Amino acid sequence: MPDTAPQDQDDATPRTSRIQQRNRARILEAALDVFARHGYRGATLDQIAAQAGLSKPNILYYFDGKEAIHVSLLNHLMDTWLAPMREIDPAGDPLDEILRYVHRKLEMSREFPRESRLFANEILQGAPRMRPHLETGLKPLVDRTAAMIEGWMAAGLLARTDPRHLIFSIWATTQHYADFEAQVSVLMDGEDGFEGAARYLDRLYRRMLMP
Amino acid sequence: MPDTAPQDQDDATPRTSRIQQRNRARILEAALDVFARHGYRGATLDQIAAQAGLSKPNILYYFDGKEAIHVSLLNHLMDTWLAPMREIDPAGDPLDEILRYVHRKLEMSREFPRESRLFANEILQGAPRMRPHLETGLKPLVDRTAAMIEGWMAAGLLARTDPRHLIFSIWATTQHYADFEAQVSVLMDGEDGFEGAARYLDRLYRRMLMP
DNA sequence: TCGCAATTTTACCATTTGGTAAAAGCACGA
DNA sequence: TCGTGCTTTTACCAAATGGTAAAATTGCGA
Repeated sequence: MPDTAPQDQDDATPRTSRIQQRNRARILEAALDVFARHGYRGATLDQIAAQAGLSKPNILYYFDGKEAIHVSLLNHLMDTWLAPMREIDPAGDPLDEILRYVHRKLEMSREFPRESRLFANEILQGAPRMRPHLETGLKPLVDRTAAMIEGWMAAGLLARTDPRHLIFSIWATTQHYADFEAQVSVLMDGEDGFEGAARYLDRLYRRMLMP
Repeated sequence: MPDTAPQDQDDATPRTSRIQQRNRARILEAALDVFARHGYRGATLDQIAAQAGLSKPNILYYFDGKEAIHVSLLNHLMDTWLAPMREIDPAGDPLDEILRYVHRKLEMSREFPRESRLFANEILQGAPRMRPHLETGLKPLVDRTAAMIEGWMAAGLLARTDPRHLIFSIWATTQHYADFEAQVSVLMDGEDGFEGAARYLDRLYRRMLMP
C-alpha cells in the first residue's frame, strides 16, 4: 500500500489519470460553491465532500487538506479574474477601452458570482492566503494599467483623475452586484440588477472620463 | 441560585446595573473586533472572551449565545450605518446633499472599518441574520431616498439616471476602502487611500450628477 | 486473466467549540 | 454585620471538525 497520493501540485506533475482529473475538478467545483457561501472557516470538508459526491477521506486523497483546496482555488481564480484588465488595449480608444473593461467586469460578476464572493471573502479577512499573489500578480498589472491610463490622461484623451482610484471604483461598483447580491435583491424587489447596472455604469464612467 | 440572567433584550429592561453595562459594552466591543476580522463562523467565543477580558461562561451570562451577540451588534449597527442617508435634506441643494452624503459615507468607512466589514461579511453570506432588518429598516429608507432623488432629477436639478444604482455605487465605492483595505493597501504601497478617495469620489459624482 | 498500483471505504482520533451546571465570590441595602 | 441576590469561576459535556491508518475495492497494462 504505497503512500503516493498525487497531491495538489497545480499541474506540476503531468501524470494525471482521467479519473484523477474528474475528481479534482469535482472537488474544486464543490469547494468553490461552499467556500463562496460560507467563507473559509465556515466551510467544512464534510460539506465539500457531500456536494462533490465523494467521501471526506477521498477528498483528502486528492488534496493535502482544507487549506490546499482553498489555495488551489484562489490561484486558479487569479488568472481568470485579471484577464479583463490584461486585455485592455493600449492602442485602442481610451474611453472605449475603459468602458469595455467596465462591461466585462460587470459581466464577470454576473457570470461568476461565486468566484467574486470567494475573492471578496479572502480580502475581507485580510487576504491571509493571498497577500503574496496580490503583490506578485495583481500589483504589477495594476501599476502598468494605471501608468497607461495616466498616459492617456496626459495626452488629453481622458479627463484627468487618479487612475488607481478609478480602478478601485470600477472594481467596487461592478463586484458589488455579486458580493452584495443579498442586499441588492431586497432593494430591487427581486428584480435583476445587472440590466440597469450596465446602463448606469456606462453613463457614470463615460461622464467621468470624457475629456 | 435563581436563574435570572439579564440576557440580551436590547435595553428592553431598564434594570441594568453599572457593572452590567460595562461588561455588556466590553463584550460587544470585543465581539465587533473578532466578528469583523473572522466572520461569524470564524469567530469563537473563546476569542471574544479573551479579548473582552472575561471568561467564556461569564460572556454567556450576559448574552444568550454567540448568535445573540452577533444579532445585537447588527441591530445596533443598522442605526449608525443608515444615519447619513437619513440626514440627506430634501430641502437642501441636491448636488450638495448627495456629495455630502458621499463624504459622510467615506468618513464612516475610515472611522468604522470594523462595522463596515461586519456588515459586508453578513451580506456576503446572504444576510442570514439580517434579511428582516433589510426589509423593514433599509428598504423603506432607500425607497424614500430614491424617490427624493428621482424628484430632483425630474425637476432638472440633477442629471437623469437610476437613483437606486446611484445609491449602490455610492455604497460600493465608499465601503470598498474599508472592506478591501488589504487589497487597497497593497496597491497603494501602504499609503492611506482615503485622502485621494475623497477627491476622486467628489469628482466622480459631481461629474455624474451635474445637470 | 493476473497482479500491482491507484482509488475508495471503514473505522477511528484529537482538538476545538458552543454551551451548561453548580459552586464560589462579591456587593450592597437593611 | 448579615444575608440576599447578582456576578464569576470551575469543571464539565456533546457535537462538530480536520485529519489519519489501514483495509477493501477497483482499474488497467502486460
